Amino acid sequence: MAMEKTFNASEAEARIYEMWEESGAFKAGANASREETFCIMLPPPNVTGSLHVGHAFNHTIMDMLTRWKRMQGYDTLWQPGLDHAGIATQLMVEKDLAETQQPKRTELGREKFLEKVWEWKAAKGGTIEQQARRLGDSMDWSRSAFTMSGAESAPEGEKPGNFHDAVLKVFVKMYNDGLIYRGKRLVNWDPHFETAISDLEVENIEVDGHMWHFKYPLAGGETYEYVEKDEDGNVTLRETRDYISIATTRPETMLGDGAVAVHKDDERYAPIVGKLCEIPVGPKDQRRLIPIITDPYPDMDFGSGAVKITGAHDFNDYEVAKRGGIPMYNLMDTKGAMRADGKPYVEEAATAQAIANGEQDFDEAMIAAMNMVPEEYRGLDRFEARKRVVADITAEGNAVMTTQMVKDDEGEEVETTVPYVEAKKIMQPFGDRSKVVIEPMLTDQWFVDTAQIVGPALDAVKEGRTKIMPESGEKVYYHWLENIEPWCISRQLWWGHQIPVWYGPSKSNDLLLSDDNLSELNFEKRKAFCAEDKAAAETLASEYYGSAFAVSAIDSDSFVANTGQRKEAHPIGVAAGLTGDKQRIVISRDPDVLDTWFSSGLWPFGTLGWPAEDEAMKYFPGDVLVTGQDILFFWVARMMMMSQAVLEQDPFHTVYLHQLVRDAKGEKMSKTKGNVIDPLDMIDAYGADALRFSNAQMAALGGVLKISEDRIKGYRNFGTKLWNAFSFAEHYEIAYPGDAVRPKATQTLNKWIIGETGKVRETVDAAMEAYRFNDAADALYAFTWGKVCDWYLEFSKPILQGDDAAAKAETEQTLRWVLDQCLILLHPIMPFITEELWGLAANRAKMLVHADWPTYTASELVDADADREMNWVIDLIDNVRSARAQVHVPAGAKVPLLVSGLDAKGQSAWDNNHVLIQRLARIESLAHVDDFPKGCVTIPMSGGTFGIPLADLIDVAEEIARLEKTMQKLGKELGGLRGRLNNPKFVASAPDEVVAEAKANLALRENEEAQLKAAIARLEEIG
RNA sequence: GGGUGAUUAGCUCAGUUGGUAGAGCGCUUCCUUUACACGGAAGAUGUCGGGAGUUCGAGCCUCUCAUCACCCA
Repeated sequence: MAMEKTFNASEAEARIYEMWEESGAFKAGANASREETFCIMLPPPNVTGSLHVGHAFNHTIMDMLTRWKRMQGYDTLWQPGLDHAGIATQLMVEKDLAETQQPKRTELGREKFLEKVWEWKAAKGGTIEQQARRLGDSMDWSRSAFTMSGAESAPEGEKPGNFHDAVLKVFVKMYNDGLIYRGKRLVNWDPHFETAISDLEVENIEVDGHMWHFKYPLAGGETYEYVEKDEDGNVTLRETRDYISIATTRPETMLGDGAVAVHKDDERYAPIVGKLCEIPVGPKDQRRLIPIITDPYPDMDFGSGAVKITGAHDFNDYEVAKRGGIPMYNLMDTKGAMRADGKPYVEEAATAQAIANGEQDFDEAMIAAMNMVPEEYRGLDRFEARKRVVADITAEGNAVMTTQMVKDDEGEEVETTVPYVEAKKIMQPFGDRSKVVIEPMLTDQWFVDTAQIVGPALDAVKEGRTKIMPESGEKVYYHWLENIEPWCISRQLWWGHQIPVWYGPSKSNDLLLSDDNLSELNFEKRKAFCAEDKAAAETLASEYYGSAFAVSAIDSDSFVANTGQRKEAHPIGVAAGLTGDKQRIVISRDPDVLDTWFSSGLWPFGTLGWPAEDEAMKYFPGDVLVTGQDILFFWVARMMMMSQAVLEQDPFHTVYLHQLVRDAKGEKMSKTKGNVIDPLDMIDAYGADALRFSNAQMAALGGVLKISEDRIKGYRNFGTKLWNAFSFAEHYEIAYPGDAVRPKATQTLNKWIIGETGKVRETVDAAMEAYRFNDAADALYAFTWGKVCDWYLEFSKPILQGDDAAAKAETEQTLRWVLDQCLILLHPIMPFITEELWGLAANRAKMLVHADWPTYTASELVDADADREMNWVIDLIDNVRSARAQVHVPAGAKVPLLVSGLDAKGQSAWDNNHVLIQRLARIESLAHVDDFPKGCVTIPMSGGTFGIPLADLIDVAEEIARLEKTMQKLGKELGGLRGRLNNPKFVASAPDEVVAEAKANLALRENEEAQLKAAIARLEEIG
């Protein structure tokens, strides 16, 4: 059957992929011939995800590595899987419910909603795994993992798995080891999803904002001399003030102020430090007074230098408030509206005043319960409240005023006073999923005490156990880990791993309870029981309360309350006994789920069956992690911390980081810009191999990744070139004896290409080992196209068409072998077309995907004489062609060639290869002459000078110009060489081989120069 | 404001311990020659962002300035 004209990618790729998958070619351990394992964990895409160029890029890298190692006989696993992606998935399903007019999440309730999520996952999740197959990914699909597998909510029929076990086991272990705790801290709160989110899920975006300036009047109408000075100490302003001026971008938070802070060195405010001032908002009769304190935080040169401290709604203020013991009043509910719960404002304000005056003790819980929002603002959205607060303060005359020129009714410019409001760019935090403004909120959350587990993860990199590539990633890694914050791991969502903690009442002493000392139970203060399941939690609780009571653990569904406070776990309590006559203590489960990244942090071993004993654990620790540098902190650092915390091992020895994939102009791809390149479109148009080759080629370490359709197209052409090399073989009816064997070559030509193959194999392996995939791709491109196709195939033609049967047989065998090597070496990058071409031969021992990767070396295969000779031949052909073109010899015309002073080596090179030279340079004959005739094109070569007599054809002036141009180039080079060699310091200080090389080079160039000079002289005689 | 990286041919980018610059695409000219026009042959284009320093020698090392990008505040 004759080969098609080109490779039909769309037809062949599907067929070949199916062949691989059905034969189990990608299964863990397939083709293994040695003990060593090689394992890559796929960064699990979101279950909601679809394949984009970033995936296409890093999948190419991972697949190249995996296929390469598999061909080398390693026990290989590329582990696939999906991430349940808490927020993203919950959002997607909620949207879906809305679009299909189904009840909302909150109407469904937790259990029903989770059923919907699983249904959605079964129907629509994981399309990315199908798309990945189109790229040719050689993952072991039979092992595909899911970060929620084995969860209580998973329905029947869901693929089995035990990732949930791993998550719970790790949580309980870390809890018991004191690495996880619950506490009230300021966290990033997403008012849309009504959940805490991590620092990393917040995007800070610069937006247009305003800076308002307000007067906080001093208590009791007190006054002070306010003095401003310039840099030289000259007084620029002096006035008597009865207020302190405060600048803020968030006036609505004034209601929760606990203090005003100034810098201790700020002389302007020194007279009033320690006094009280009034928050100028809220009912006039209950204005709260707050202290003026000093703190290092305020910047004297920014705004007025005085800062209001709202500990519950700003991260900087939070630190100040903690330092100063300032109460932090939470003003907002979970939706970001002003709180509407609690006691009337009059009462709350009175309590707050007592606290500010130091007349009343307070604790965290008490402050949390207080609602400092006056009735007129309660229930308002935070942005509406802002407008109202600004309007109210301004109306009352407490806005700082400034002058401005405006046009009056007659169009005259007049000066008028207006409130001082600066229009200003401010950095505002947005939720990366919800796109709403994030509110710092003081809530109870679970945290991993990262400071305790960060050490081994830092050491892994510092001590070189884990290498980050490119190296610049290491600095970034250190910087982040050395300044790591506690990791908030609880999320107020439903889709995720529910926190395995149950709460019950605490006891006021250590004694076990008996049924008559129930009063020892404190329902206000909760006792947490952390266990892997309900039964274990009950056991823990029984041990705590004593055998006089039965304990029953329940799930708690939504935790109502619009208090602005984190929803409380309830109910807890004592119920009439159902079993015998014992009373029951009810403990209920924490409703929150874990941050998605908590479970993905366990990916390196959770996918391998852990905590069960599983043979697959032999693949842990894995080898290389390939991922975008944007998730270095999100995920990579956490895997490293968690692997150490749980298994005391590093999860991998190398981290390969790459940048975001951009469009050809280097811009981020976005739907709004319309510059999104869909990798599947590229595959449809040019085939997966072309896309993969393009990916490999742009994979320079640390490089910017710009994907360009032209480039992909170019590599499609490369595939066609390779294809045509095989149709060349078919055309010459070269037999294909199954796996080609390397011949013991006698022909210079064959020796040469075999040596070149040895060189490229070494280059490719070295590049792959160094993760320099672009070098591997470039080397293979240059070899296949530039050496094999451009020269070897052309050179082989005369032999293949000739009469020397032995030479012909040897060349055929060499050609087959060389082409096979191209297929093997290119296979990790271009798996489809190479497998297809491999299949042209019957009687293959194995599919190409399992073919043996070669180990021959350049030193084994390179024949120095053959190498020199063929390069001389190529050089001569190049020179003749170039000369011909420049003096306009018709391309088809055959010309005679003259040579003068040819040495023995040159003669032998000519004799061995004249057929090739004559064919490729279109030479009719060679004649030895002592002197070139007039009107002759000169070609200087090492070992002799060649000439083409063109008496009538030649344009003397043009030929002189050509030679002089060559002379110029040569002159530049000679100048450099002579300059260096004449410099005694160079000869003295440069390494010997560099000097020797320069000398040899100089001799060569001088020889050329002499030939050229002679040629020009001859021409000038005619001219 | 802090950090990281970039600045090399018209475009997109390589350039591994410092030894005198490369690829692909594009462009110009020629060629439909029995593997391939998704091809072949030939060719042009670079004070390697500016400046200074170290060195016999700098695209590469050091300092500085400029512009851009990304990450973190």
